[in-house]
Amino acid sequence: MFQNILIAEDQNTINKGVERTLNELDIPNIVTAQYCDDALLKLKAALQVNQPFNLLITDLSFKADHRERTLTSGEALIKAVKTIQPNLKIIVFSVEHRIGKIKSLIDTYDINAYVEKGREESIELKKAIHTILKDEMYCSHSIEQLLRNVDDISQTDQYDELLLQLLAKGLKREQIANYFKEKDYPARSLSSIEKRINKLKVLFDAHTSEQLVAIAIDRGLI
Amino acid sequence: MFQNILIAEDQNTINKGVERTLNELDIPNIVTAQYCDDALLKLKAALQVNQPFNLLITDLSFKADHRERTLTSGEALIKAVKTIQPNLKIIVFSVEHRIGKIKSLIDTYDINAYVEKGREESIELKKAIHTILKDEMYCSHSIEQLLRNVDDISQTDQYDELLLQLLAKGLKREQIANYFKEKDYPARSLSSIEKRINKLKVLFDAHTSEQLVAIAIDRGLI
DNA sequence: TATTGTGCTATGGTATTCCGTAAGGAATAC
DNA sequence: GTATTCCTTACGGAATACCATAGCACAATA
Repeated sequence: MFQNILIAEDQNTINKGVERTLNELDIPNIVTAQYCDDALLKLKAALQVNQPFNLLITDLSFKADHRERTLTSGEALIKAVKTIQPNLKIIVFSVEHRIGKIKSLIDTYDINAYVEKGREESIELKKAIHTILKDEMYCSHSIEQLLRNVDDISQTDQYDELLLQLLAKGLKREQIANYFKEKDYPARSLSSIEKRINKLKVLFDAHTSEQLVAIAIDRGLI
Repeated sequence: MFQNILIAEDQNTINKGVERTLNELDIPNIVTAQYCDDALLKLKAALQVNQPFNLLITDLSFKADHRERTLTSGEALIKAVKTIQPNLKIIVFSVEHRIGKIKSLIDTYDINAYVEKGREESIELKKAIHTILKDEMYCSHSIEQLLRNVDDISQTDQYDELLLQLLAKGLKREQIANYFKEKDYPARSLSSIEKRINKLKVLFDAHTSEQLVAIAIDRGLI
């Protein structure tokens, strides 16, 4: 079983709750951090005294407050962690359900588990820990299903993604075409932009461009 | 001090955390419920055996899952509670920061405290309880400030919200008008729908309806 | 009663989006 | 070398959205 676990989570109450869950697993050393920057400091300090943490459980979103922050998100924290302690096991514990974001976390940072916050989260957290101990990847049931039919997402290339972002930012078709022309991107004519949007609507089964934007946001493409 | 407290909150870990916080206040009887329907049942049962709860701490949003639900939100629960135990003290404990929603909760249901989930939530929860004991209203500091200049917010009513939802669901202007006609809602003509959308675009500073939807999602209106 | 204001609706013109068609060019296949 | 396919672009008509204006009903006010 893991000996030293760090929890990075801004919500005070959740920290207490996760601690209690971990207590049930007889983890001797549980440390919490309410800011990503603090979490990184604690990881570094533990490394220096040669008592590194074995597991990081981190949220993705951390509220801003009066304090100045360098790392503002769980993703930034994970990225930083990978440079100082690449083999640290990581469980992401978040409400995030946009499958695109989750998939990119898994692909980019090779995280060891994704647990979606919800009714059965304590049980899932325990399952995740047991699964990681066997060097396997764990994913919440609800997320697992979504991950299976995520393939269609890769069909949207970076230009499509940019296009969706520009749509969400309030640019009209012609303005988008001009933007693409300025940047010298391919398929920059108004006609092509229209075709792209149409292709995306078919792909995402959207009736209107408003819905297209909504779906893109929901899937974490924006 | 309160003797019997009921916590309605779907997130398992938060339940444990709140329990721990309440333990620090030496509350003898703490009960939790992960569904609004269960919460109401427990309140009723406690009333019947003449050992009513003195305080309800409830979240606002409860995730849907396989289970059939009658009460689907904290607001619905509060409404139901008011009919069976009107003088029960209520603390709303939520991430909700849309000041319009919060103000309407305070105005409509006369809740006793609103604690915003965040870094200092445990401390605020304790403060809220102590304040309520003195028969005063408590509100998180961050919310208090917002409440002062709330006048401009209530401009988006429930119909505007529905309209935005329908837009995000892919309905065209005319379809939305027809929907409003079916439901016998006010301002149901195509012209009025257009005017509403335009008003919202001005209000949210959106250039296109695509951006309007994106902003609405971003602000949690959908 | 007359007046003003407000909310809803209808109408029409303009702009934009939507969608099908087709032409041209580049890469690939035959 | 020619045919085929794919991608890009242009164009035009239809549908929809956008926007300004005006009429109407109703309520509040003088």
